Amino acid sequence: MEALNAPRGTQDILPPDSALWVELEGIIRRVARSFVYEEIRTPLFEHSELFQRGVGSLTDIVCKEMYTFADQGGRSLTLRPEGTAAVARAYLQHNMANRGLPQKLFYLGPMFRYERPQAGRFRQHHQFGFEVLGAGEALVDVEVITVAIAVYRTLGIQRFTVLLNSIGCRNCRPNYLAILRESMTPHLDKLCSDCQRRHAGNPLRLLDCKNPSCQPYLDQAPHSAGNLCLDCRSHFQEVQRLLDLIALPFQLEPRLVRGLDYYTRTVFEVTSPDLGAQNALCGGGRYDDLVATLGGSPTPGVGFAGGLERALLILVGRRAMNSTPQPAAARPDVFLVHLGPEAQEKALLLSQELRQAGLAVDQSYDTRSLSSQLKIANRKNARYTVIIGENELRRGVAMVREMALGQQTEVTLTSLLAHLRTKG
RNA sequence: GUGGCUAUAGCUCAACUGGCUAGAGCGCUGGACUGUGGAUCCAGGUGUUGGGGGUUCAAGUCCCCUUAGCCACCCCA
Repeated sequence: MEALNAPRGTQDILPPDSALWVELEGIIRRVARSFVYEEIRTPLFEHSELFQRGVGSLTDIVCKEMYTFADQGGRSLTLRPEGTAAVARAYLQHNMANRGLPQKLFYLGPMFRYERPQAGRFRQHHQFGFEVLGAGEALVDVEVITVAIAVYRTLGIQRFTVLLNSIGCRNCRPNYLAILRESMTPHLDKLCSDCQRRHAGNPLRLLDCKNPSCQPYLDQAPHSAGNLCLDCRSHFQEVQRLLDLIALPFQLEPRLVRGLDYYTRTVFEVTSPDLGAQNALCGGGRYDDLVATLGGSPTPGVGFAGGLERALLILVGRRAMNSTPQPAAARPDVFLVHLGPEAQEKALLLSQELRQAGLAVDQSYDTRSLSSQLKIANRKNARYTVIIGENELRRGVAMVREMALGQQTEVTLTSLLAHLRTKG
């Protein structure tokens, strides 16, 4: 029988690393609270159609990276590759607009994409995301970007760049796409095969091409931000003005288009030079047509999602450099050592009582020698070891050993809790 | 989906151009210490050398296939 490993592109998060994840998740929740976003949890799988309609059936994510399967009832389901479509779906399904607008929501959890694993890229990875539904103001775009930055600043990540662009709306984009397509038509035979395909189907993605031989032509391509309608232009200008107002540096990136079809107007990414080839810490933008695409009434939306693994990659790298210690493993306040069957029973009763009082209590489970039980207490880094032997039991006392000092005192069982408490 | 590099004990790594029973440190378990941890000493490894096939008198070492990891393309978080 061959041993089974975790599937390709997935990973086990073991202690003590799991403590780091809890810490990171805590920071995200704290930022959410400070900006007053509420948590939403949606299923890990959805009807495949949600992503086809929401994310776009021509996108790489949908057409070649989804984990899609038929369930026993013949439904086509897909492990969620991203979070925004499901949030929009839930917003619509539960008429969340009735709670008042805008709805400010955040989520945290695993996403699934069938991709070749690489530095900072996995088949199951974890994202946190913030979404605002029902508000179209530029102020909200700026708040969402600020939330992302707040998370990274709280984590102590200093080196990052905010990339910003606007890709227009349903009114002005068709016009821009026509201009873009036309500008590239003379060079079509010199562009790569991907670009030729994009030229026909999804010209916006032309700007995303990294093929060196295409760059000379794409560099001359007209910019979306230069071909916006009046409303989109003033929205984009307002976003930039407000970012300047709060002194948040950003870089205009005319070639930033993002790989999901639901975006309109503002798109942004935060990248880090400390990441490697997959350098996006988070990405997002406005999606004013998404809810309508899913069958709801027109509802503006804006949000972003960031990768937990990538944030962690920078965090652990930085901590290694500063030789910051790993978060301490779960540490018992009290470790109970017992000698003999009666002492074992007393230890069981005592552990209940001490835990009831809020102490972290661990104990030995077998009847090994005092020496080896103390070794366990030591390895677990217990603050106090409470030793109950038959002698102590007869006299109604226990030995309380303060491990760091190697000192122990005799305490009556009735005053044990009070004694441990005064020691803090 | 494409390419490059890699795979030896739980971890980090040895093993001359193919050659004896594949070793070391750390960790882990037990003991010395039958009621006192950390230090010290001693003992403890059936590792399918990732898996499969091939070449050879002989393969951890060479060849092929495969799986996985890392890195890059692509795309993104």
